[in-house]
Amino acid sequence: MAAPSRSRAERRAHHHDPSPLNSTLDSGSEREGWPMASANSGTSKIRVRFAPSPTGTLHVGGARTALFNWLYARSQGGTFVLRIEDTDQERSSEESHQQILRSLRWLGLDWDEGPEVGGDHGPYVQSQRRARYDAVIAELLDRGIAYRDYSTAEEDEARKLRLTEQGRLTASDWPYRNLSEEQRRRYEAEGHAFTIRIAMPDEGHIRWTDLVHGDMDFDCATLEDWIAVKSDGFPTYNFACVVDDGQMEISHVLRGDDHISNTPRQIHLFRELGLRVPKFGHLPMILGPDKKRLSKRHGAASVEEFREGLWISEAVVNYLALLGWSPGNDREFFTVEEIIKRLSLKRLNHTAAVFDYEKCRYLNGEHLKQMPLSQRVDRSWQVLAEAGVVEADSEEDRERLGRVLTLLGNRFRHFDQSVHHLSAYFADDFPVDPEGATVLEGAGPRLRALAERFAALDPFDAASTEAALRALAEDQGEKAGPYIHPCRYAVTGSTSGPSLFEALELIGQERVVTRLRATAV
RNA sequence: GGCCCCAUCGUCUAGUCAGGUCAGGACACCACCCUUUCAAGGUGGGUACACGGGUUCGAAUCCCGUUGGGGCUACCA
Repeated sequence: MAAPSRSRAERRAHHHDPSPLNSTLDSGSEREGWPMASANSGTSKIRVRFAPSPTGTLHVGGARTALFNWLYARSQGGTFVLRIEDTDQERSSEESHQQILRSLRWLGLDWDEGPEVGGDHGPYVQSQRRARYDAVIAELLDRGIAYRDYSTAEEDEARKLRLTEQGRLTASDWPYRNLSEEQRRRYEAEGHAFTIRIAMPDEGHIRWTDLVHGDMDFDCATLEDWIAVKSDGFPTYNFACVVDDGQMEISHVLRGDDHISNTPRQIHLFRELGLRVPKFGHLPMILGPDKKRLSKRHGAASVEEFREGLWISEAVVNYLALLGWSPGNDREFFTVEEIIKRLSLKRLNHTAAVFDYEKCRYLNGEHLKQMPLSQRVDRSWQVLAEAGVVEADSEEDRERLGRVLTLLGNRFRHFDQSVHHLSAYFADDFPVDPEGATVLEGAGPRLRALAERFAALDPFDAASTEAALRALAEDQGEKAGPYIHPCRYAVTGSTSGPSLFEALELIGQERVVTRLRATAV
């Protein structure tokens, strides 16, 4: 009989109760947020890990998981471990491995132990830890906790069918659990392929207090025997993960919601292995606009795309943090240091969240505003150079770029706007908005006259150009508008932008006059 | 099918644990002001407690149920 499941609120109310399963890790200081190592009798250190599988790019969801583990380690003076889970020989690739490291570094998430930095618990790539898994599985086999399963594909199929039809499996569905030595030898002799399964208890419950969800309770009768070693000899995720978390002395496992149902299986193994069971915290998923789990088809779903898309990594980190955690007040702009300082376990969200590019972009603009001008100049100059808009760097150009950026102000919110917003100030080949051409209708004579007045100016600056333009309009008995708008379009290629006269000064007399004459033809 | 997670504006959320501003902020949107354009800024606006019961003087908040969304149920992780 299943124990009555407690309501959500009731579980939350018991959020601080020590769980009998992992009482060694209870700190008693969660009321303040993240458990403090110092309150933990001084013996257990905070060790967290991020364990991606190198089967693709670092996904936004993975990045968020990595971020929270990193933030937790940094806020507690703990250790952040990076472990590569490449037990899927088919899908894992070295390229993906490298790309994940690059993405993490770009986000600023440095690891204390892991690939390329080493550590006392290595190696940190699972394919290099085979000997450890083999040793552990040998022991489990020996103790009868694990067993060789010689099921054929047909038997697996049939069992799957029974599971769907009956809702659950019973001991009789695991015919290889208690094979006699003689039978085992026969299968062996006949060279049957086998997997190794972990036998789960037929009854009882596995419970833990989740750092995010509160008390969790799984009825063992609903837990099938699971595969720990595939027929190719490689461990499965659930198995390698437990062995490694144990050997690497991981104290807290913060991962996605999708791992909740793996947790009871893993806890069972931790206990059978006599390992300290880490604390678990399951973060909600990140969704696309259609409320489905975020993926490539939703557009920029990988960190690489943000890096290549010239986003400010701190803004992405800021946004990702807000997607899994709330400061509890109205603040939304945070530097990484501020998040480390404020992050609280109690304020982790438990609801899946839709990734909103608009808001992320807004935050990018906010972070860009905070960036020192010299840095903004560096980055946008680099973008312009890579786009071939500018070539040789000069003090004068950099100084001018700084003035342009300042003039642009809030109009410039993202470095991907560099070519669009800055080209007209530095090159004669700049983007022109074809739809804006209507402002040119009948403006030829005005532009021609304007060009002549501007050509005669000395000095040529915001004040003199404005005076000249307004004088010309008045001479012709016209308003300034019909001069201003065509002029802006002719000189910058756009009908929008900063104050025209400031822009004219920065673009320079020669270019302005040339462009006016060329357009007036 | 079984097990599990989740549920406040379009989106992210505060408020839920200790019932009592008929719900606050942000992004997005609309209007107005400002204005040489576009932004920015200022002002104002609309939009939410999934549904049904119950407990209570009082429910977004507690309880039960329903519905909806998601996850796992892989020799993926």
